[in-house]
Amino acid sequence: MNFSKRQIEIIEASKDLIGLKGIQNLTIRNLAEKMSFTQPSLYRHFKDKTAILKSVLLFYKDILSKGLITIVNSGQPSLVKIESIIKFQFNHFQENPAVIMVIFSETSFQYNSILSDVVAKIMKQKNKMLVGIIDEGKKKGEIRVDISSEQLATIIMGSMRLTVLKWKLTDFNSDLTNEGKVLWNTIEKLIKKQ
Amino acid sequence: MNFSKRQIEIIEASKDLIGLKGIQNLTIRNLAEKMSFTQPSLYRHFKDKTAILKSVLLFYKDILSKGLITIVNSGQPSLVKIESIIKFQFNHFQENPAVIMVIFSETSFQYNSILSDVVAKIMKQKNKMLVGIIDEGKKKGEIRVDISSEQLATIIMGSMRLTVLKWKLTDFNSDLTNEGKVLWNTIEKLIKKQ
DNA sequence: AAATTAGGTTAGTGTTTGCTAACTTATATA
DNA sequence: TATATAAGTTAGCAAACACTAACCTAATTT
Repeated sequence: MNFSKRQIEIIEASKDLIGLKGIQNLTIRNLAEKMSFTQPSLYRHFKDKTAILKSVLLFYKDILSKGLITIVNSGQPSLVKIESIIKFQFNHFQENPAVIMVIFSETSFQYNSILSDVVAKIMKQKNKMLVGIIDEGKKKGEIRVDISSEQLATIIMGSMRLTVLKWKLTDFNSDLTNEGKVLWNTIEKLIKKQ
Repeated sequence: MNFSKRQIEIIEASKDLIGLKGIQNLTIRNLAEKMSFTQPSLYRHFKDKTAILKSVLLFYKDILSKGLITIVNSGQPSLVKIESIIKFQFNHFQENPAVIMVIFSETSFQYNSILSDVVAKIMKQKNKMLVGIIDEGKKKGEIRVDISSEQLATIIMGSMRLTVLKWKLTDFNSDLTNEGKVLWNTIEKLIKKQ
């Protein structure tokens, strides 16, 4: 997870290629072209193509994780934490649409066990974090207790993902930040203790 | 949308290939091999590879649509309709896991405008149907009216999709039918009018 | 000063990709 | 009965794929 400057350049170029035309646009040829050097040079920095893709996933997972951990440790009420998570993620996507192509690529990695393992890990980690926040919120009396935390996490993550997917399917034309606000209004009404 | 027997065989073989190793496993070579004839034969039945993929999408969309339309026109209470939709879809996926690989492939079609159009259409159609049911449920006093139907549809579809995705990421090992029951319990609590 | 290393290059490998031309043959139609 | 037509075949195309060997050169280390 310690990348050289060159490796980070390659990771960012990879992200841009994926963001432009999806995962199948990430080829050694395209990548070398984008980096303005020849294909064999890439193999000075990464073992093979799978290593590049894995690094792309881990790199952007790490950026998101850092933001999320800050929120988790913020000491705010649980409902505020969840609101912050939605806003933080949607802002991040709005500013950097290519990243969501990487995120959604997870559904296409079944053929490569190295990558699908990474993806499954990322999702589990996020889920665990969210369940933790919800549990906390239940204890503090902020969140309804008649539905399991796992199910509430599924509702929240699922609706977030679908909102982002819809935004992607409209070619990123709608205002995702605003969609996030609307979604938060909905989620708050659904999960807060009356 | 009128497919010959041979075309349907090819569509089903395509589904199996995608179900086995994802969309990138659908190659002309693999398909011809699976069909036990030579590659050029495929071009007697479909113009090109895109036409095959498009047909796969439309074919399974059609099967799902027919089931859903029956539910929509059933005259049952709206909440029962939504419950039936979840059960019907999850049952269908449980019995035919390969189909969900096709469904989730939608996120990988950005590079091909023909296919991404098909996918966007399918999603819009499902969304419209669900919003219709929710509107109806509101009028009949079954469903809470303090949240827009669009938002409720996002919650329902999003959590369904994520539940299926999680099932896929555990290599189809959990009991999706049961997950569907649990999810319905959650959704009912969340959306029904008190 | 000599040797190693990092990071480029050119040239090329074998494989896979989607697809086509040209030929054959059995069946259905005129 | 003659003739289309549908649906298969063999052979092969150009392009793209990931990747490697061998070489060069500038900077760093010994």
